[in-house]
Amino acid sequence: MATQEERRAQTREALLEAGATLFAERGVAGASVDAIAERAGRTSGALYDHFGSKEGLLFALLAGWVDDATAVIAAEQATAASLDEWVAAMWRAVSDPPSGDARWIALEHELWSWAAQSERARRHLARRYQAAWDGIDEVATAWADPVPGARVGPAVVGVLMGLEMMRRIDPDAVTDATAVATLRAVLTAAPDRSPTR
Amino acid sequence: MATQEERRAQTREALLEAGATLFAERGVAGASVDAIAERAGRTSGALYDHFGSKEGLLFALLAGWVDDATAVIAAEQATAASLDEWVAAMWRAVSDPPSGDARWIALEHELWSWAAQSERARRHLARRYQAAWDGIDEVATAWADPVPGARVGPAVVGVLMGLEMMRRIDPDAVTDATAVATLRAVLTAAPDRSPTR
DNA sequence: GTCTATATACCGATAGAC
DNA sequence: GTCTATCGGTATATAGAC
Repeated sequence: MATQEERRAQTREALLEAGATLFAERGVAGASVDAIAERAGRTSGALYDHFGSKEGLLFALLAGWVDDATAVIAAEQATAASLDEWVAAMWRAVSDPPSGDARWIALEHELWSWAAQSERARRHLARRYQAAWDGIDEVATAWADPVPGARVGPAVVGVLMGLEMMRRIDPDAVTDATAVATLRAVLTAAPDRSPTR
Repeated sequence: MATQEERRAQTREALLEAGATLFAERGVAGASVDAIAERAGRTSGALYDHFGSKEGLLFALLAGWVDDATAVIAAEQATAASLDEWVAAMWRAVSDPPSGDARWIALEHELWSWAAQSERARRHLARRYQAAWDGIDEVATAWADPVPGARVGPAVVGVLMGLEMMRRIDPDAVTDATAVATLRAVLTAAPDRSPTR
């Protein structure tokens, strides 16, 4: 019987789920440990036992989401038939989140707020985004023809996030067409020459 | 004698200054009213008298910064001699803040975190950015030749913010040249046609 | 492993003296 | 206008029973 072990896994999952929801709804500072535990049908003691602290729960959540994001990028790469299709797929993945999980956007901004305050958080984010940057660079060399050694990954990710932010506060401000055109422009523009196509 | 009035103005200024610093350093949630008041050489009562609440102080800070940002854009418009120069000036204004005030970036992200949670905050942000969008649209029609009716303001602001975020977590990820090229591409790209120049 | 109970601290905000 | 004093509430985290 692995009943004990199963129970532990269920508790961990319930706490992660509750944490994701409440962090997104109220922010990391606004979501109390008690509230998270209660929503998971447990008490705060369980949370401290599994994650050590509220911050520990946050880190555990983020670790899961890195893998998700990189998986999405890899999947798009396999199915897209053209540059525009690939770009549109990435934009869709950001503008209305894919796996039915709209919470990560809120959590992402929590992280960025924190990054403005702490060097440790910045390093955490850099490590986190590195995989996405690299993945995009790799696909980009297949679709566009960038200058050798030029990195477009960071610019693409930055543009995706920035456009999503503008769209969130005003849905009409950034149309899908504008987003795709902008991303295409970024991928075909290079620092040292004019746009090619 | 306006001594009474002067004293009040000094207190208000000191509270704004302390609030800007502490909000940026610790976040809005992490900066206590007492800490802000103490840093300003006053007590919490003074803060409540001037701004009503912690949120009131935050709004007062933001109102000041809107004016600053729009003033910067207007100033660039007057002095820039080419599209590239204008774009470079905007990027400089964001990537290393102009008026010696590096704190507004942190505050901006606090706002965005909040916007992920609250409809009220989103409306606040939309109103806040409207002026910047319009200002950029106006200058853009002079330098580039956009499709009639197409708005580039939101995309430009979004790209500025997104690139700044990537640069902050990795200074080598987005070079100045990349940023300028990206912004130029955004301004010359349009949803319904290929880049012109 | 998970619970209740609790230690300890700090929060935002107010009342009322001055 | 600004102070001290304080209210009422909630926070994170721990101790110890089960």
